[in-house]
Amino acid sequence: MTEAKILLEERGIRPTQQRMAVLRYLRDNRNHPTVDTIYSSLHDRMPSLSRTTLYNTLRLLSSAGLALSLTIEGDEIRFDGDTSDHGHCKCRRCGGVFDFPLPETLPLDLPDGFLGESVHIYAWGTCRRCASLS
Amino acid sequence: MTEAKILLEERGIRPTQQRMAVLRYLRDNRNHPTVDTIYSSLHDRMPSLSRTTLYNTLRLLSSAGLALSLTIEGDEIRFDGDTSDHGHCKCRRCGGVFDFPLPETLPLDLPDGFLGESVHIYAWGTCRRCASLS
DNA sequence: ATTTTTTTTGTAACGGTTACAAATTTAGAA
DNA sequence: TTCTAAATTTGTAACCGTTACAAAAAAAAT
Ligand SMILES: [Mn+2]
Ligand SMILES: [Mn+2]
Ligand SMILES: [Zn+2]
Ligand SMILES: [Zn+2]
Repeated sequence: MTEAKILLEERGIRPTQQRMAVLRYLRDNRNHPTVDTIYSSLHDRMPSLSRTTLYNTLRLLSSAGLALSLTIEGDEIRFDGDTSDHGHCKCRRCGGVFDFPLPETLPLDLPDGFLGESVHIYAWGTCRRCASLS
Repeated sequence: MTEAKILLEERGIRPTQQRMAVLRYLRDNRNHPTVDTIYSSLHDRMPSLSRTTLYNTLRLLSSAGLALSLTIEGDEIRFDGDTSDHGHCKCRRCGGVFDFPLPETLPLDLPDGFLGESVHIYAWGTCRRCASLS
């Protein structure tokens, strides 16, 4: 019994081949892939996979709390199989997205009366590799 | 001499009627409008304004540092005439976007060697008005 | 006035996402 | 197993926000 299958069944989601493949991909690849990256990677092993199913599955996983959809920039959505609390930074040169830990308590001065539920933190800059290639 | 005109000229951008109107709108309305919100608002006073000009102008203002483009969620880009350092929170119920101040120094533990340049912080939750209407 | 450059405009194209109905798969009953 | 109903997947077409493009208009230079 695979981990992906268990996670899906725990949430009452039928563990179809497509859903297991997408979830397994997200949990094995922490590269914050786009839809097309996932599609290209899975297409080898699952040639019949359609983009519609991929979109539907990613939305399903997101709403089930099994994945995050990150909108760092408006023109691309990236997905993350790591749903724990963490920040993201994107390299302006190579486009890579990386994780970084957040402090236990982030002192945010939200507007008076605003009930905060979640926070996303995105940083931009230059990653180590690109900085060393300057 | 209007404020918008001065700001544009200071940056070597020709202060056309369209550019001044868009910049004035952004500086007078701190409601983080979408493209269509701006378009609808300006269309009364400037019926000939085209969407293409609006898109071009918003990109011009953003790259000139006179406006911010916020991608809080993937399906809509919002603009902000306040380019100072501040965070944003969005109400899940009414969709409103609000400002909040950021601490002087935010202790972010970026990946080793990553050179951070800017940070965007987005919070989700329920605004005061919507919470009081529960 | 004439020419040149810049900007704006309207239309068409583009690309990512979604809607939809048919085909397939799956689960359960007989 | 075989049949039936429900759920899922698939491929195509539509949708919609954005961008490309060329003509028109406006502004600046000569
Ligand atoms: Mn991540
Ligand atoms: Mn703001
Ligand atoms: Zn890089
Ligand atoms: Zn609200």
